[in-house]
Amino acid sequence: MKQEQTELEMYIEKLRSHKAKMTPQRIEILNIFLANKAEHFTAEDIINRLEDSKTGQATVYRTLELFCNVGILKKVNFTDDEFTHYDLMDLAQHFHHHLICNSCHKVVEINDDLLESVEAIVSRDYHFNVQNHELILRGICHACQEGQPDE
Amino acid sequence: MKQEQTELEMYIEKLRSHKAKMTPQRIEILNIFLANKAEHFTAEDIINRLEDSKTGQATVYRTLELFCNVGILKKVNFTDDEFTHYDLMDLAQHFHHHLICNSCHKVVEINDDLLESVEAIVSRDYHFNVQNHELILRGICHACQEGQPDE
DNA sequence: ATTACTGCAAACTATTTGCAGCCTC
DNA sequence: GAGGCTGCAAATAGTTTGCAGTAAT
Repeated sequence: MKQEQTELEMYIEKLRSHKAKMTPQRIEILNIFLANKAEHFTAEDIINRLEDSKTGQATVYRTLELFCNVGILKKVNFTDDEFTHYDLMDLAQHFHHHLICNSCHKVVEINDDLLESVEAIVSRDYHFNVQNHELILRGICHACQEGQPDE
Repeated sequence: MKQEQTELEMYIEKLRSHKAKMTPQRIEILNIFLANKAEHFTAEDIINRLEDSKTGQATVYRTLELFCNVGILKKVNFTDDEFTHYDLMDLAQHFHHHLICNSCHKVVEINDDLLESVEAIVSRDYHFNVQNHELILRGICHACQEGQPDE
């Protein structure tokens, strides 16, 4: 009587609830994101990591699109490059925020819910009912401030 | 002895300080943004508005890129569509935030500096020196809550 | 006069799509 | 067994680029 469920299974369940079929290609791509939660892959990144498999690039694009619709991934735009990046959604919590260093360009994720007070203000002053938020803070990270740009 | 300066002149000065030449095409594009401050045009929007002039589309793209480098425009990504949008930077103040309605898709700008406390927390807990920020809040606007989707 | 800017059209490139066959359910 | 999914290759479309002529300083 196991209550437990691997993370992979949780995401698969989410896919099933959207009537999506489970194929080896989809599992493979999902696993790449699960094994690299701090990364923000592009479609091309995924294609490169699948070099050994026979998965076609059209499938990668279609899968990423599917995962976004289902709520497994989220498109993020770090407007510095021209590519669409994908960020794994944590099924349990609010979308996280990003700190981007203008010096070493490292992207750090933070999960604190920093915006509760902001949402309260917007709700009060603009009568806007907030459902989700995206926050990007750009600046200089600790390492770069100390003159030790990330190796 | 006029101290005053039109907004257009202020932006032109900014261009001059970057050694950019002032051409009719650049003034024309700048004026479109100045006359529609609440809009977030795409390159194509601008090209359409220049239909009557002979300005080529390559010039539009090159001009938008220049304006971004100079700090007159800022690329914004409302990840719902595949286009790059450009937002006029207010030369005086911090970059503003966006409220996007998930129902009528209207984009509202707000200028309140809502993030001072957030920046303080990030600075303290992550030793991250914030230089700029981008915040997008998605939800339901007042009109849609009342069942009166935009006009 | 010098040098940057423009317009045209061709080139690029990330992403999408049509279709025949395959695989999951 | 049926319908969604895949792979291939061709198509699409937003953006970039080369170049010769033009215009701003």
